[in-house]
Amino acid sequence: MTKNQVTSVPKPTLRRLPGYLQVLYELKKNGSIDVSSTIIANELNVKPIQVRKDIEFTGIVGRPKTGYVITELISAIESFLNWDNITDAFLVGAGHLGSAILGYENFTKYGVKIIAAFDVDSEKVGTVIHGKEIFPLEKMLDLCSRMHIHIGVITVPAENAQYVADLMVQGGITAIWNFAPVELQVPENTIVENTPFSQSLAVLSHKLKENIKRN
Amino acid sequence: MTKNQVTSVPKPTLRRLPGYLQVLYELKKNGSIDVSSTIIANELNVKPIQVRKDIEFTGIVGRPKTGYVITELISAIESFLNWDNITDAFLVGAGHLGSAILGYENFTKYGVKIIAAFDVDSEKVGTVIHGKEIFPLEKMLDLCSRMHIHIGVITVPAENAQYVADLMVQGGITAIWNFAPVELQVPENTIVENTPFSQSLAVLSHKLKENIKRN
DNA sequence: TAGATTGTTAATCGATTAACAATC
DNA sequence: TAGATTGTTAATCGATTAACAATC
Repeated sequence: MTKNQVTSVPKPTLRRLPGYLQVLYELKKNGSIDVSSTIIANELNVKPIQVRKDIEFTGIVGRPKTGYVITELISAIESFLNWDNITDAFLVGAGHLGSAILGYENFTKYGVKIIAAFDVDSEKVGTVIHGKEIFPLEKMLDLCSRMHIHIGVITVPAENAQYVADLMVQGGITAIWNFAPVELQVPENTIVENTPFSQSLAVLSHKLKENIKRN
Repeated sequence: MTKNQVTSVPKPTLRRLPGYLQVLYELKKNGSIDVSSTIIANELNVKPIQVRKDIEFTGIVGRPKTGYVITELISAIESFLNWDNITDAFLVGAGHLGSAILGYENFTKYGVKIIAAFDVDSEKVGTVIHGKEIFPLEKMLDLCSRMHIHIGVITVPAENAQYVADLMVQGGITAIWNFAPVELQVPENTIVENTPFSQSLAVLSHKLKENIKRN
């Protein structure tokens, strides 16, 4: 029981890793072979020691004097984030935001591919948005289990988000990317990652106020 | 010098406040007058003491036994977040994501209104997306200063983000909401709030992998 | 009054940063 | 070898949580 709870990665570390990747791709493109924590840190306005600590979690060890091998580090981070194999996902809610997300091909870089979308609006059902057909919501549950989908994206209005989440959980989805400004109630082993714009705008708007006051 | 650096709000607190608001609106709609920290906490799966600590920052004091007055708390949070007056914003990059954001009327709830968009693509310039005209990027700098715009939204590809940020800073913008997966270099007093989807997907994807391993 | 809930003060926890010996 | 950079161990910092007296 004591060593059961493996010390897991801090969330801040996970959030920083994509930034490191971005820098590493750039360096590789420019022909570099090795990289030091200082170089990465300067690029991203963080401290070198933090970069080293973060890298430690990926299992990569560097070498004194030369630092880390770029290609090695790239593979390690990609595999650590599970970005080296792509997981299929369903999206529910084909409104403005949902449509945009459907059209954002870049998610495959981040290990996720949205392969179908669902909506309750009969006007939208049957149409094709950015090459993806919109299905009626009733079909999701069945398709989820049949296709072994693990990731669900919620872009419906706040009032419907919990209902959709319940459906997803029923369908076997274990990771939900939620854009609705609601705290979803899900079983313990289900992962919910919230990206409500309200949170970002809260920070931005409050700080702007403080800034303006100061002048 | 000692008391100069006023202890500012923790970022996590700012991020939680919109959630409290959501709950408060709901309670008010249902006719409640007062609310205790426990009620809010249960709704959002957090601890009551955390809610009380967060509320303290808004300046509202509650009353033993009855708790907080809902309407009072709502106004206090809204004004604390500066959501009670709407700040105009410019958006640069009218691609998929940019278009979606232009169509998302809800931002006014969060104190921000995007009033114009810019793009380098001459195909897009002159078109109207969700009721907003797209202007050539060259015009932004001038319009920024003339209209006293303070908030800029960046939805251009990674490689152009820094260039756009520089332009915005030049134009007098002091708060940037950045969707590009790049660390922007800006003057010290400029606020940057990053919302790269890569960060969210890093957390989601890694945890999903861990979850699957566990079974 | 009795009981619920706040707000204060102190303890804990987790993440960041510092210092430095090990080493290529 | 000399110097740069890692990785380890310890110190600091900030945020969360606990305990409880004050109070409506």
